[in-house]
Amino acid sequence: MSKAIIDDVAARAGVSIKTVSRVVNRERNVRPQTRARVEAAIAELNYRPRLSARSLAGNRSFMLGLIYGKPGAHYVLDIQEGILEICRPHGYELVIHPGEFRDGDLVNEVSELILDRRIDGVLLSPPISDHMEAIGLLVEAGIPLVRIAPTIDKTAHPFVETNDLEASFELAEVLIGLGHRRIGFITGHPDHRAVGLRFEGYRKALRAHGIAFQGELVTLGDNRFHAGEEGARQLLSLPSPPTAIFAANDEMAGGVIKTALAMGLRIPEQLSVVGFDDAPISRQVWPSISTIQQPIREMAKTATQILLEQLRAGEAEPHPSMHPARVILRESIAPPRTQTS
Amino acid sequence: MSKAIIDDVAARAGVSIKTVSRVVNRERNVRPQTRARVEAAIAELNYRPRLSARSLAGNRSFMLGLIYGKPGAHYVLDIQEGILEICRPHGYELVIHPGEFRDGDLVNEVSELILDRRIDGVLLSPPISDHMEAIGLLVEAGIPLVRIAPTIDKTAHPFVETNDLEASFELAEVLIGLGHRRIGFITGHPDHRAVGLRFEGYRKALRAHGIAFQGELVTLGDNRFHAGEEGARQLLSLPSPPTAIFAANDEMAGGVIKTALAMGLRIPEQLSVVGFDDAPISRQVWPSISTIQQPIREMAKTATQILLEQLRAGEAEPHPSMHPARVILRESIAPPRTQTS
DNA sequence: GTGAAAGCGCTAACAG
DNA sequence: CTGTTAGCGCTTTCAC
Repeated sequence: MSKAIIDDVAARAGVSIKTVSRVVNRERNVRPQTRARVEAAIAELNYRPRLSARSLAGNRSFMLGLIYGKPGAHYVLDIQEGILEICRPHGYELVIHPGEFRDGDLVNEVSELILDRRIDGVLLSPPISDHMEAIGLLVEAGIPLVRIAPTIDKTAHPFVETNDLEASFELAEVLIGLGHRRIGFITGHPDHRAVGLRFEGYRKALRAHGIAFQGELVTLGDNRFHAGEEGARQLLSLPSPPTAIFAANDEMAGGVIKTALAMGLRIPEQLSVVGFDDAPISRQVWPSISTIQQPIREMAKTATQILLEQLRAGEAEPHPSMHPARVILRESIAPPRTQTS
Repeated sequence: MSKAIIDDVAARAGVSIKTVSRVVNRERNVRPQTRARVEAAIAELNYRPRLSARSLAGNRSFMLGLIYGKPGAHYVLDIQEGILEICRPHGYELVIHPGEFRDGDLVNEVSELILDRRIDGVLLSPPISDHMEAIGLLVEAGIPLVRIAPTIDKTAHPFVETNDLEASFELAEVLIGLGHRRIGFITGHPDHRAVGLRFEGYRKALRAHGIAFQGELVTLGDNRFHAGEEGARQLLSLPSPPTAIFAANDEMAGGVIKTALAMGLRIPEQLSVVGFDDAPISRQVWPSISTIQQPIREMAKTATQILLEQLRAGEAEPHPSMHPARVILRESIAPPRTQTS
């Protein structure tokens, strides 16, 4: 068990502790020879700088914070692991903060994170990435942040994004291309703005193909499975039900599938279904769901890289970064039945 | 923005910093009156002790570590949030470490966690809770730990557990009670020992009801959806296929359902399916899966409480704690068809 | 019960 | 390029 401290290393290498510090912190202005000696000493003693000491003296914590909403377990975990993959090798730890969008506590939690933990930087995942109050707090405190997939106010802060709108336009076009004209839509949670863009993509596709938008074909969802079930029940009970349903995420698309099957419909023969996210559920239901794959993990990695760079440079440029999503076609779609019910 | 430090508080309250420290740390031997004065000063100044300073001086980090394997996103997230719910109010942060069971790096990561971060205590979730090498390392370093749902060596360390074996015995009995005699089983990942107990429960139930165990009705799984698909394909292709399939977790049960439906079978009329975990997927497929609900989040909470208590007391008693699981019946089961295929 | 002094192990100025 | 001197803000002795 190594109890070596910086003085031990300095003594062993025959230099001052400051030089050791320089080597550890990868500062320049150290003769290669000296650096090598110090590094050898570090290795021999299995020295590791005590984080708390570094934090106290250097006034930084080597910790990053992730504040996330609740957009589904796999989404959060993907982001989390994407971040870790990048920040660990750079000596940064991650502390995680679940936060409810509408919860007043979020603001408290954020200030706690800043005040107590002296977090060096923060990553905001949807829908918190649109929580301007929390962002304001961070900015005020001078804490660097990167927003993951924000939809509003995309000017002042660095962020990473994907093309929700274009991708859902494309997916809607696939349905139209198959011959569907009555296409239902189940919207996402209103707080989760990125999901709102998917609705835009759907409308834009209708417009582009001269199909009139019909309000009765839209139901309000909240990103959860249950909303898909409800929405499907509602849409499929219409006098003239849709031949296809586009749910704003896979979770809800799964709900649509379950309800449709329970109602005795055959998919895709009698109803086509598409979702969004390429969530596990899209592969696990039968029939599997056509969807859109978002590079969530990659976005998280890029966001972390941007954040670390900012910490290094002290800069805070907007620095946007785009990770395109792509359509994935599976079993849940087919041309609409000609005529008959 | 509060920049108050302990000296400010001491001055404001007219006491020495040591007394402030005593109040902050809830030590006894402070006159109630003095305590009140100090607390008032703390509130007025919105003082929050700087963690890094506390860590450096007190030689503890106020951070807990979670080392987890990969037993599915919802499982991990449940554990994570259970831990946070308890440790946050006590001023502890959580740092998370994904770790592969078979990965040699796990040991390195653990020592890093100990050496660099001076983690105060560690929670081990399955299957890492059975990783005796990692545990040995922690013990050697004198880091308190609590194991979540371990299956081996349950003597030396505190742990929380559930009754996997009894619960699956019960679930298997439900199938037998319905009249099933040929019941297939898809086993879990061999590293994930807790899941192994579910197989034991199944065998025990067969034995208890005088049904001969048949090796051909068992396939080896790995807890993942795909293994359920494969296993079902194999079992349902037998000359005399099972009338029911028990998968060691819901993920695999979902795979069974998908495959069975794709093969044109009707569930539960032609095949009953049960799983384990009460994972979201068990509610989201059609028909929904009968399963066993484990109090995962509760286990995590109890584990954290035990850990915090240990940190306070400096004790490390085995201190086991049992959270019973319970059977949940849903649409996926029915009596076997009499006679005909 | 309370306080004074002495660090915890490191980084941040400044010298050289 | 390298070393010296001060702290960072708290907890710990050990007095009183």
